[in-house]
Amino acid sequence: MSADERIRAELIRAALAIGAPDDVAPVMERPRDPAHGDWATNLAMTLARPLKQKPAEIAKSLIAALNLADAGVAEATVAGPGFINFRIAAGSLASSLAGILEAGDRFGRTDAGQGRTVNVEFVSANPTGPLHVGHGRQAALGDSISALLEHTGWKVTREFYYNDGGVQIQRLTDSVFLRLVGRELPEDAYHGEYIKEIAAAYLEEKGRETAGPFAGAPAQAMAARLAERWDTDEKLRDDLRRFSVAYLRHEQDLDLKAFGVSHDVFFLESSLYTDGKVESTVEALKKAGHTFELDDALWLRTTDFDDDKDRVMRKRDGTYTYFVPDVSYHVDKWNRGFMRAINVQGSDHHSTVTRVRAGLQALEIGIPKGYPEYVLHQMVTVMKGGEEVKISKRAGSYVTVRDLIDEVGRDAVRYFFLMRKGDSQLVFDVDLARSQSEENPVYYIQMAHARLCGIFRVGEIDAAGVTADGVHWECLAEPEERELIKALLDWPKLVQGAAEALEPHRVANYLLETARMVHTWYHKHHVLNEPEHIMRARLVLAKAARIVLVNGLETLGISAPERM
RNA sequence: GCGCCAGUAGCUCAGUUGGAUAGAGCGGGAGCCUUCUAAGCUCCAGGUCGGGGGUUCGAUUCCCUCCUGGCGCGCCA
Repeated sequence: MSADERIRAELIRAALAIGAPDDVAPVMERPRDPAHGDWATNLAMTLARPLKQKPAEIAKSLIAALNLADAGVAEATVAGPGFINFRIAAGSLASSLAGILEAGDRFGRTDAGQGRTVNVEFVSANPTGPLHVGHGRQAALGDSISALLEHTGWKVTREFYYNDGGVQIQRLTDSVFLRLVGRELPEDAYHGEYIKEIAAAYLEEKGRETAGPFAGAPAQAMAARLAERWDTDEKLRDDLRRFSVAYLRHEQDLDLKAFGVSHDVFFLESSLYTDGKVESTVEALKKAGHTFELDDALWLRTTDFDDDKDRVMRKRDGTYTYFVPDVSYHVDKWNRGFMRAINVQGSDHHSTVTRVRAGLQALEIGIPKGYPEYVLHQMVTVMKGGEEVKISKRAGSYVTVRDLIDEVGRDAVRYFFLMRKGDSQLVFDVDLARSQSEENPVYYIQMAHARLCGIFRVGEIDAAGVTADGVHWECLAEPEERELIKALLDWPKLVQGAAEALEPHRVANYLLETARMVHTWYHKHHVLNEPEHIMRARLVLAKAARIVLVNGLETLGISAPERM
């Protein structure tokens, strides 16, 4: 049991002894100011009303009733409006480090999720171009949220959904065709350089073919043949469409690979149609009685489920609106056994939330009301040289993930996307991310880790041999050591909180603060060339700090280099 | 007009689900290298927490209202 849990148990016992209600639930918290001790509780203030006494008096009675020594408390004092502050004995505090060493790379992991399944869908870009900064933020968020859930005992499936149908694919195919034959592109076509790359790659592949419409044609003539047949040859159009989509999917795979992100499942929207799942979802919705026909269209009465107006499912032209396959897709997730589904998307998609949930509710098949969950993030602005960057050479109209990774490196891109809460707008400062100095938070954290490794390296000490056995814990009594130890011990709760809230930025901030404590401690106190018992104790602290930094960086998908 | 999100130091942002004197980085000012990485450390300055009400022992946090910004509001995806 950790120190705060022991104190809490003691508090409950003492509170009952002085006549508190049976459901007394003291809240333990870390005082912001270290001068206020290591732990504090507001118990006396919450008891003021039921006991009809002043908080300060209750606090005094509580302290008198507490068995402090049993809980490892050196001192308990009343402060402020009625807080009780506890100071943990130095040895007692430091001895908790043994637990960190013992757990090692499992420190901070819990089984709160009990192995239940959760599907995390992220990126889900249309295969119509390279991944842009928004996808980058999604990739970083989705992958980190997945890692956090895994750390807290969930069985995670990372999923990518391809919208591989619809008008955007048509537009892509047309754009490639127009580039191929050298015609003018209309305003609403895709204008990026990558369209030319696809066109060139297509010609190259066709040039190697010994059969088909292009067989034997010299390079010059191929475009002409294509142009001739384009309007009449559906197979040819289909061929170019397939090629273009495959090309871009491959490009996106490379983008994700460069970012160190991998998905377990790639789900194609088109499969929902070919497998008849869209049709069966529509039938099920009709059967459940929440649909109606109006103006030659089929509607879903989403207003039965908190929407502000009803939505069209099947248009006059007989095709479905986009949210129908979306509902069908989430039914599929549910049927695949995912009790939770989390979708990471840009906030410009937030209007779909109500609709998809309404569709799932309308089926009345026991899907929970909040299914799926959404993590929506705001826009990303890329700044360079003090100015907003809007144009990429490759993509034309936006900045790509690859541009950023090439420029500042994978770790920095990951950190910068994760350092801010998702629902605040993000300014990506390329110059800062690039700088390999103290200003750059990701280098700052990695440097803290590298320095800890340096101690073992220089001292020629095998870290694996450093254990908690026989360590003089009372040696770790310097203020910088106490603060660092407390921060390290907070890690499991932090992971748990970040995972529950689906907020990786908490980890990013925590690591920055912890790294700062490591640097401060490192600067002020030496490990090597100190008396044996001090060195041993500090080696344990260094090892514990290293474990926490490594585990933390892992949940962000950032490397922890041993030297820099 | 309606909905969602945001508004905290000059700038970029945290704020542990309602706690004590609101924090950090950058920027500004002053210092620190014979010792495990100066890719670092220490100190100083800087605030009507967008405005106004309310809820209570206590509000940056919860509720109401107004102001400002972003994103949505299609038989587009």
